[in-house]
Amino acid sequence: MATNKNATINDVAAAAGVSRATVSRALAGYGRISKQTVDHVRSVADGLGYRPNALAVAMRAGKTKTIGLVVISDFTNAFFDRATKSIIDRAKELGFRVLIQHSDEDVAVERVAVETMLSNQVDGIILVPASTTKHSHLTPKKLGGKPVVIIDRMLDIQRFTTVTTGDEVAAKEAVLYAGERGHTNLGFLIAVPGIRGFTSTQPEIPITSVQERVDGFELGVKTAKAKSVWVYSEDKQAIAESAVEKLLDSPKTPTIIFTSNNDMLLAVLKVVGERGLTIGKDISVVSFDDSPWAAAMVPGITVISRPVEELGSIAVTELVEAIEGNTKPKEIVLPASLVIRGSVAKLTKSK
Amino acid sequence: MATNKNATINDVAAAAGVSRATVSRALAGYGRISKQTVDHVRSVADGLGYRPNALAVAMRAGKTKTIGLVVISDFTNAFFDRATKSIIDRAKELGFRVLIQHSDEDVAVERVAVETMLSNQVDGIILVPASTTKHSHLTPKKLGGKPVVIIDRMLDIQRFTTVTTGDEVAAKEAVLYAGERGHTNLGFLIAVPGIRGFTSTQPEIPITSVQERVDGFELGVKTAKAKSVWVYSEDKQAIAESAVEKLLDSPKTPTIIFTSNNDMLLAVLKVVGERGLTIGKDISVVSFDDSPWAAAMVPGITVISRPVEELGSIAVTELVEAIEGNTKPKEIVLPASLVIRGSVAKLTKSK
DNA sequence: GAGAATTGCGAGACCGTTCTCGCATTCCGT
DNA sequence: ACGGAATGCGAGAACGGTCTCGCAATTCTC
Repeated sequence: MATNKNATINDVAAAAGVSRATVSRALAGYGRISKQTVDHVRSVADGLGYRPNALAVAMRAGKTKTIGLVVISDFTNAFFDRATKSIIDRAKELGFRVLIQHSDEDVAVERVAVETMLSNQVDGIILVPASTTKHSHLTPKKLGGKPVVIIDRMLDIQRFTTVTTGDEVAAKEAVLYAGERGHTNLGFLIAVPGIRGFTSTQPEIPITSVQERVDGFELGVKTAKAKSVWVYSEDKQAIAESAVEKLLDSPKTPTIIFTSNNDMLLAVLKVVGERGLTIGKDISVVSFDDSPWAAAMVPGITVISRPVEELGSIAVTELVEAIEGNTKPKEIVLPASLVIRGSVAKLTKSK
Repeated sequence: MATNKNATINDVAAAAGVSRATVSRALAGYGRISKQTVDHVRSVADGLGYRPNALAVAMRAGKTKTIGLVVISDFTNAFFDRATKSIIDRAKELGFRVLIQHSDEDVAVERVAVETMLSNQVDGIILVPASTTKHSHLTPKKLGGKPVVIIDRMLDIQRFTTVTTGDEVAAKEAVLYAGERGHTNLGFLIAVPGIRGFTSTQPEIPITSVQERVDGFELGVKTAKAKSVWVYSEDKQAIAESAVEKLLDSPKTPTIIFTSNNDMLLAVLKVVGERGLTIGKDISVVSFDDSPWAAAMVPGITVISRPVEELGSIAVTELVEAIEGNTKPKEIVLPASLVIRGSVAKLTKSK
């Protein structure tokens, strides 16, 4: 059983009794060529099951019709799985393939991921940067002029088009909503990449999107003149759970907990459930990022929903535009919105 | 601002004052070459930021170090996101990249996805087939001798290595466990791709893994001598919810509902919650496939957990083995296991 | 019916690598 | 000091396409 190779253009040319150039013309439909030849070559090619070698085409053309996606974290994250899917789908619509790598929130990994993509000659890169400040691997020279679109967060330079969501406004809105429902003791559980354990003093936040959420929450607290307790946690289930314990055991127990992402929400769900508290009654919760689970639970979790699919789709569109013509960097901010379900109790009197 | 291209081997050769062959030798470290030349070329290459064009390398070598992954459905599915991640990670370990396409459970889409991968010269393909019987695009000829590993389900031919999980055994085990806890009226909610709406008479099931689950459930019912109600549903949230309603409203109301996947579980959660029933008390539930959410809820959902990461990892390992040496097809079956949490009530007397 | 215009197709360069082959040059032994 | 072996490196082919150029044959024009 020999490993039969696929037919090449030479095989087709030989079988059809014409030159390679003629096969190319016939199949691509350009240049001067007679209709009969086209038909003949087409049928021969079909017979041989000929498909052009995309590598050879790409090499000749100097473009691969492939975009690289470097994403932190994995698909188990409710945000990135949706973003990834929308990016792949939109890319497909525009005739592009997608090469995916994870950086695991590590700049060093991100760096080699980007280099791998470049050596694979991707036409452009969509990147969720692991760090706001460390981007020495993203100089125009290293990128060989290939365009990059940054999503979800921002860098401290404005060389690239960025697509983010307006988390600050939405975070504030969520806090105000809680205020309207009578909550005055607010708890916040913020996941901060890079830290170990958890702390109640605000650590350095390496990611603009998280910073925005914190800012928005703080703004809301100030506007509503509420009291607040904060815990900043490592992004690990067990640690987040301890962080929730701490939040619940703090002197002025919050009646509501805001979380900065779904993983934190999970920790809240677990601890709160184990303590026999009922969401939306004994304790309230609002989380960033929607998910099918948050919607299916009863009561449904009130979330700050970001237009993730739109974000991914726009990122691809912008990137392809940059690939095909020269465009200048823009900053696109998509609105996030509060999806009200049943996880925020209406408090009648003061507690 | 000119679009500066990346340095090629010719640039390095020119800058170093040697031939391309020497650069290649110096960088790859083979053949006869003096140590000084190696050092010199290396430093010149570094200075220019030279990275070999992976396309050219692949073309020359006849292999791309890339594997194609064709997966049905999207990442929002709790199984496929985990599988995808483990596949990417294992591939990276073995020095392979991954190209991803979705088939959306559609054979026609799967066909073009496979063709795209082949024209991109992937070294092998991991495939979740949309259909058990329709695989005319997977003949050795069309594949050009490239190896394929089938995961999650099986085909009706044994030409490929398959990696699946022992769902039948685990499904039966789950039913027996429910029997031990006193459940005698069992409800089953099975997602069947390709059907419209829902039905209580068993439709044709196009996927072996789902068939296995049904078989296992049935075996359990028979062994436990329990009564059972079945609903087969389209894989859509709204429809699944109606299916759950029907299940709950059937004459002999089940005390427990088994679902064939996470999406169905979501529908159960929603409807049951809206009716004010408490999981693990008023109604019990067991679902296929574990997820962080199922674990974090209180009570935790008892699930039939499949070793998804292992499955993905093994699939890659097998594929790479097939790529590098010739191996013959095997059938690998990984055990699924019941993870007992709190969603199955212990019934004391008969109801 | 002769020159011009048009048509159809093949030859060959090129994209960026790797790798075989062969040619100088140096090294060694006697 | 001379022949053979070893060493270092360059020339050039090959991978599978695309595309420009030019040549021959056909058609057009008056």
